[in-house]
Amino acid sequence: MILKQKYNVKNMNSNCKNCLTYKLCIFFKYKKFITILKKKKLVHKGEILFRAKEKMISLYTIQSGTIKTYNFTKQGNEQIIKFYFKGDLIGLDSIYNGIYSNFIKALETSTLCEVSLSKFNKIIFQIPSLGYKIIKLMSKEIKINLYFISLLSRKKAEIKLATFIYDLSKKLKIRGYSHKEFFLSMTRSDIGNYLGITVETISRILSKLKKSKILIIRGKHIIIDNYLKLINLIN
Amino acid sequence: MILKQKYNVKNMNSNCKNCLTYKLCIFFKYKKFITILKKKKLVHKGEILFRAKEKMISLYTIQSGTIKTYNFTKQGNEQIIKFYFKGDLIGLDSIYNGIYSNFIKALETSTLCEVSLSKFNKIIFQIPSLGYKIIKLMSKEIKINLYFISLLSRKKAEIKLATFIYDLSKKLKIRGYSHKEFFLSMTRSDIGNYLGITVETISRILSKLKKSKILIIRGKHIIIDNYLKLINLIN
DNA sequence: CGTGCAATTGACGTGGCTCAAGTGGTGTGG
DNA sequence: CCACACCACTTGAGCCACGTCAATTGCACG
Repeated sequence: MILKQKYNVKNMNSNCKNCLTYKLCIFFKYKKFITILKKKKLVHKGEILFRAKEKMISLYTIQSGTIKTYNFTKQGNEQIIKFYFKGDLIGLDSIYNGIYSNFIKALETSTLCEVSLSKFNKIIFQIPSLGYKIIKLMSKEIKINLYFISLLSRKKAEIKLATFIYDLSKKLKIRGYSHKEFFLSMTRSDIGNYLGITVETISRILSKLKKSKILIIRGKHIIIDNYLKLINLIN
Repeated sequence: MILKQKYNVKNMNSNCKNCLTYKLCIFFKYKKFITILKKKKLVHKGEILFRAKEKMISLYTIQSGTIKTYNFTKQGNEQIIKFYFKGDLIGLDSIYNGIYSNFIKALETSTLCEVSLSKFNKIIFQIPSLGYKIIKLMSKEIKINLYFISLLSRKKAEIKLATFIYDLSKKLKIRGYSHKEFFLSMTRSDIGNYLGITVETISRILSKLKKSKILIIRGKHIIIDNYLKLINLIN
């Protein structure tokens, strides 16, 4: 995501004090917990971290980069489940049975913090306030998912795509990036797959948003030129 | 849901031993917790329990009946978020901020168990194993929501509706009802709204499934006549 | 600088939406 | 208990947004 960053592997250690993402990290306040965080993991673009049905060893928080999860339909078509960005926790949907539900792949070079599931499961019993924090986090996750469900059942492709861009913009802002200018880390095909729209339609709608001066688009580089118009479109 | 039941208000008390739904109840094992369960609440068809943006006082588990949550789009159209059945916990998406995200309405006469949110928040700190159980429950909820998201972004209306019916059938089975024969507690309009399909299309697809002898339909009474064909259709 | 995938654009077909008319089922009041 | 009203549901006709197929262009990476 965003203006290409340099990934300095040497700086990667388990010392959360040096972590650029600590503000987004749910675990940061819990010193006891921090000790169970493993060294950061570097994954390259296109690398598959895990496959569906594999045993889940760890939860991961994203320190930088973008990750997607996906699965395959019975016809063998890829079906994207969700995109994850800096600060997001991957694996919440697998805690209950300890098995990855989906394939997990890096969309760009990314760094992750590893949280051993078995240790996580133990520490929940030792630090109730952390458990409560996780419950709140998951509650918010559920709300966001329900909101997304209601987006998908709205009909117009244009609204879905505009909302996707708007939501992405909000996410980036929270993460300290510009919300008006950013790089898409996923392909248009990925976006379409995620939203249930074909690539061609995605492309056509983007051209339309360009023509109507809502967006300035150059490949994966997006500038939201008219934020108000974008918001009005969604509503 | 299912063959019309008689609701005996006299039998409603907080003694979980008499509860017909105890097998589905996450709290049942926790005696300390059971003491904070309030008396059961009876809600009538069409009754609105809570409105979006209201302060959340309690979580609710459904002892019988069906509940829907919904909200309004900026154009003032109702947008259904989710249906809840016997055993489901309502309000998971609101724990994090204590505010109802959506409107909550009974689709038929239903009985609920009330779980005070403030007491819930306290007891989580006292019983870590309950906290963990909630985490697992929420994890599964997240997985189910993600699965539903991937359903909605698949394109064919027929597949969406068939999957809806199949999922409902599975749910009913888990809850001890027949999975081959049941009553829909929601209108076709509700189903369409939920799946992002118009009523007319829902109606047409149902007629088609009837003609192809997969379903036997008489109003809200559904019989799955050919389970295999239904499953094949979905895949 | 070439290879291969990503993205765009056009032409065309169709699934599902819209509009409209009619049927059925249920609850209410006379 | 019937008559009426009201809403849920069904079915048909026509249209349009979006999918499909195909041809090009653009862009990143070795």
